[in-house]
Amino acid sequence: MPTDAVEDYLKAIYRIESRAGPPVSTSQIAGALDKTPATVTSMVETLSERGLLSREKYTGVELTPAGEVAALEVVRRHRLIEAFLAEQLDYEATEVHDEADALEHHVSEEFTRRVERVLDYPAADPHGDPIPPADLSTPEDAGTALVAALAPGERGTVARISDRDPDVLEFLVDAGITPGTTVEVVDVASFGLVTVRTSDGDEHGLPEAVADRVYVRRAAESSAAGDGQEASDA
Amino acid sequence: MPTDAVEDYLKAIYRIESRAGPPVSTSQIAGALDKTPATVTSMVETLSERGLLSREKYTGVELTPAGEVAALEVVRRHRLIEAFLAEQLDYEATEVHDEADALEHHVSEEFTRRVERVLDYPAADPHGDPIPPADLSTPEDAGTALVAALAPGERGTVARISDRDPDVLEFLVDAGITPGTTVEVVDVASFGLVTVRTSDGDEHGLPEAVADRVYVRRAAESSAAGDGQEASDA
DNA sequence: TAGACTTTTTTGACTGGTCTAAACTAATAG
DNA sequence: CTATTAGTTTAGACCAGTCAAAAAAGTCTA
Repeated sequence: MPTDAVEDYLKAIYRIESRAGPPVSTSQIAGALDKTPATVTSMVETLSERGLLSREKYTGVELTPAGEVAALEVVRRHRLIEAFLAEQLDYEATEVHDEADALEHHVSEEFTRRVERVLDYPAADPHGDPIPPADLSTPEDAGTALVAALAPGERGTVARISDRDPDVLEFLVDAGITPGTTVEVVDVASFGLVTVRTSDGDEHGLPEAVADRVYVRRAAESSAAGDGQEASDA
Repeated sequence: MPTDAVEDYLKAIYRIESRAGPPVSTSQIAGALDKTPATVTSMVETLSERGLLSREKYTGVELTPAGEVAALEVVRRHRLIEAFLAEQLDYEATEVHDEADALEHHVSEEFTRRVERVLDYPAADPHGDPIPPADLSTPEDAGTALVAALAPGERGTVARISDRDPDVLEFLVDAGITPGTTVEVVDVASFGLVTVRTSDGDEHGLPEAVADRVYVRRAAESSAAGDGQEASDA
């Protein structure tokens, strides 16, 4: 059985991978978990010995298939618990996260399934993130984080907005970025600002915090960039 | 903040104290927690250094007031979670215990209060054990375990039956032992059998597992035993 | 009251997770 | 192409919690 710490690492790596893709660096993990880099190094080493991560020294790690399964189990529990807290105990969407972080390591499979059933198999948690079903299949229509999916010049279709914050939602609606619309990434600045062009030709600057919430599916064939060097993300 | 292990020890000691009274021996704790006696010795030492237990070597430990407060917090969470699982997630009374054992260490005060509110301030968990309110006051009408409260020859009034098992309940009803009736302890055999006399004069043998479920309040003055050497239990 | 037996404590060791400080790599700017 | 710097790993230490084996204390019985 994985310990709490192991589950935390796996979940953090999963989250970073799905936002920025592998490899995931020591310092990214350290930042996400508020641990020292030295601690992370020793943990990722034991995790890769256990076959949960593949690791290249000084470069970073990537979840193996086994690691991804384990991570998805945690993510599933986490999001179901969040949904449960919001629905059944009237938590605000902003309050559920910490509680779910503590509980996710200690609920049984039985509990998870009962919650899922009582909630009638919810598709997403209160933040809009999809809840993996019991078989841990990743619904392909969930899309990929904007900057991870699209290199500058590429176009994609907005799959969902992973947020419930009215301000964020309004900002994106005003920019014409809603599920189903087409966006092209024009530029990703070093300081996080993502410039996108919407179908009507307008360009909008998205702060990192907002861009991170936009999930897209890549358009079948891009106009500019010739095929061949697609990002290698599983 | 107490760790999971600390809370487990405190809860176990509380439970043993309330069934058999202090002092609580190393081996009793070891048995309840499925740990070796050596482990228990070292843990009760650190717990008494922290002021949660008072300890006398080779004799046993007793919860200090601070220890009792900490134990009651855990018991409160445990029982509320049990009630919650049974009510909201349709768990059977027999299934709730293990899940609650895992969760009790990781729910916030906020969670506890919300659950309590949704359940409309339940008085008892699915086993019939009273749920301490937020101020941790022990309702005095909860009574004390039969053998702890009454020495042979003493009489008391049944306060409650801490069980929901139909067989146990039926057995006790047949014996005329229900809340409000008066019982006198005739004898406590070494192998656990407790012989009690009910108000109609009949004697009944209660196996340990059943007797443990009967909680009583001691009658104001016993008939036979002269006053003076009352058990010293807080 | 002197074993014999039971229970408790001591001792020493180990695991998992963490940290600080020091050493090392890799990337980058001259 | 080297020197600086940012990031990573190693080395060594520590804490909480646990155990097995051995020593000590307490208890019971003949």
